[in-house]
Formats: sequence, structure tokens, C-alpha cells
Amino acid sequence: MIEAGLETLRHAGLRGLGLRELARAVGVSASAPYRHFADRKALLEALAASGFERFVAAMAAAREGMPLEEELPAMAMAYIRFAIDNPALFRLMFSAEISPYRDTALKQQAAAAYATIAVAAAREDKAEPAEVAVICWSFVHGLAMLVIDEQILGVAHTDPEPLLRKLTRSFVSDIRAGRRKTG
Amino acid sequence: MIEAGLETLRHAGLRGLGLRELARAVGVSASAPYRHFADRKALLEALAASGFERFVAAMAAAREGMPLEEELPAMAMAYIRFAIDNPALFRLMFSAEISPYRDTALKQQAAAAYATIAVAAAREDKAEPAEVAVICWSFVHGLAMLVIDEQILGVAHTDPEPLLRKLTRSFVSDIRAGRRKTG
DNA sequence: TGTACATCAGTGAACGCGCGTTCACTGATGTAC
DNA sequence: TGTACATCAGTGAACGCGCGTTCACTGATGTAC
Repeated sequence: MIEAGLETLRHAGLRGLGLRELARAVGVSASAPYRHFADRKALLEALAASGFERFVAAMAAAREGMPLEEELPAMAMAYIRFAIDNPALFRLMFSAEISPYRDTALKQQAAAAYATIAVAAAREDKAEPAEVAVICWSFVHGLAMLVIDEQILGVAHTDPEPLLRKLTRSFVSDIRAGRRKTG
Repeated sequence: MIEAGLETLRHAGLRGLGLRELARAVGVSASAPYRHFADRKALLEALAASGFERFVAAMAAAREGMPLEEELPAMAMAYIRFAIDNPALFRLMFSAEISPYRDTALKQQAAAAYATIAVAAAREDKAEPAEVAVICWSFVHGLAMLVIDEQILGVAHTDPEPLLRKLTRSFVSDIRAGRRKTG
């Protein structure tokens, strides 16, 4: 039930999200979250776990019905779009503030997210599946980060979708060219 | 002179760096920084600008004396190494908290940093120099981010250098394969 | 059907804390005569 | 060479603020007899 209220915040909250701020957004007193979570960290972990869940679902949905060779670019776009639509949540999910070593639910969801990209990426090079997975992950993560941190200039105020699509397609085709001989 | 003191903090400070914390690290009272900076934001901007300066210098030094085709991987490694050595500063430099539109020194240094990578990357494809630059930037930025946010598991506690070098080389060779026909 | 009780989400006041910022000040350094 | 004065980096106390967290509480809901 708190979860449901927090959904709203995910789209809104851009500042460093705290317990009190979240409680306020849900329309509840500052101490109410302690009914459901041990402390601030546990709350953030639950939030991040739930974020990963939606993240995985978004990528899976993007892949749905695509021909095999379209899966990787489609998932990459879903990755970036998720970051743009939920910048605060995305940053939280990948922040070192959260420890996937404590919260097992979070650990599972984060692993599932990585597996989702890795499976699609690994198809590009069966000889070095882990390597190509990390390379693809780095590219897509970096592009997402640069966009939400407003480092890719001139993009922030227009629709970035076409540019991002073009970059993603070019990257994937470069990877394929590089892996054709090796793989 | 405060700048000099802050150098020390760049390697140390991992938490959200604030004015008081910085002053403390420099060994100075909390109000002393106001002699030199208008407010917290101005201090962070100056810090980020100075960070970019060292960042550019590190990449230039890495390129020094390298054969042309080694420049891009060497600079990529310098990029990642800088992030690992100065995680807090690196995050600050690329955070949206800082506005390059207000502080012109920061704007210049950030542009210089981008230009440094872009020039080396653009050599890989003269037909689409801007595109290949953003792709290289995204990859290297993403890899750096994933490492400092401890997302690339098992790497944090051993020497990550060989793995990162391998990934960087593979990425560059993929890009070259993809650009051979197009460029 | 009605009363007694446990459960439990949420309240609101209070705490100690570190933050960014201000203010009047001190004390050292350099310059003018 | 010595005195008078301006400059200026730094001090330390104080402010208001929002934070995370605790605590005794209220009030609604569901269950037992």
C-alpha cells in the first residue's frame, strides 16, 4: 500500500529522496513508514527492488514479439527510456547506497535485470558471451546516465528518442561487425 | 589555496560532499569558504571545474607518445582510472546539481574534456564523427559508472585494470570493424 | 446478535544532528608617510 | 626606522531548517465467545 503511493513519487522526485519526503508524497506522517520498514535503508532497498522489477518487465515487454535480431536494440531503448522516465529511481537502483548483499529481494531483482540484457547480448558472440554483455551494458548504461545527467547537450528539451534510437542501432551494428569474425 | 586543500578530499570523500565537510577536511572553520565562494553551489562548481582540468590533463598524458591507433584505448583507460581514483569528484563533475550554464570556467573545462575524447573517437569514422564520439563516450562513461557504483561484481576487491583493459580493447576493435565499411 | 479484546496502520510531538548561511570579531600581512 | 592604517583570511557563536528516528497514543478492523 505504501508501495502504491510511492509509484507516484518515482516519476516526480528528482532530489535526494529521503524517508520524510517519501512519506509526505504518499500523504502520510513521517513516522508511518516505520510500520513497514526497519529504517531508511530498508525502505530504499524495497523501493529499488520494486524498481528493478518494473525495469525487467519494461525490457521484457519491449522484446515481446520482436524478431531475434531486433531484441537487443529494443531492450536497449527500453533501458534508456526507463531511466528517462524514472531518473531518481534509476539512480537509486544503481547507487552504491543500496546494498544488494543485505536485501535478498533486491539482489534477485538486480540479477534478473542483468540477466535480461546479458541473454540478448550474449547471442551476438557465443565465444565471449560475458564480455559482449558487459560491453553492451556499459554502453546503454552510459548513454542513459549522460542523458539523465543532462550531459548530452541540446537533447534535454527536444524529443531525444530519434537520436537515441540512431545511436543504439549504430552501436549494435558495430558490435555485430566486430563479432562476425570472432564469434 | 583552498583549492590545494581540497585536492586531498578528492581522493577521500565518498559521501555527499558538503560545504562543512570540505571545510573540515581542509582543517578550516565552516564559514571560511565564504571568503572565497559565494555559496555552496559556487564552491562545488569551482571544484568540478578544477576536476575537469585534471581530468583533461590525465587523458592528455595517457595519449602522450602513443601511436595514433592506441590513443583512443589509452584515453578510455585514463577516463575510467580517473573515475576510480576520484569517485566523489567524478560523480560531482557529471551531476546535474552543477550548472555549466552559470559558471563559465566549468563550461569551458567540461567542453574541453568532451573535445579530448571526441577528437580521438572521430578519427574512427570521418563520415559520422559526432556519432562515433557519443558512442565511445557512452561506453566509457557507463563502464566507469558501473565500476564506481560497484555494479560489476567481483571486481571491486581485486585489481580491475586487466579486465577493464580487455573490455576497452574489445570495444574499440568492434567499433573499428563496424566503421571500416562505413567510414 | 452483542460484547470484549487483540491487532495494527497511522498520528503528532519530541529528540539530537549536521547542514548552509550570517555576523561581529580577531590577528596577521602589507603599504604610506 | 617607526608608527598608522587598510586589507583580508579565518574564527566561533548563532540562526533556522529538514532530516532520521523514538515514543506514547488513537482509532478502525477483525476475531472469540
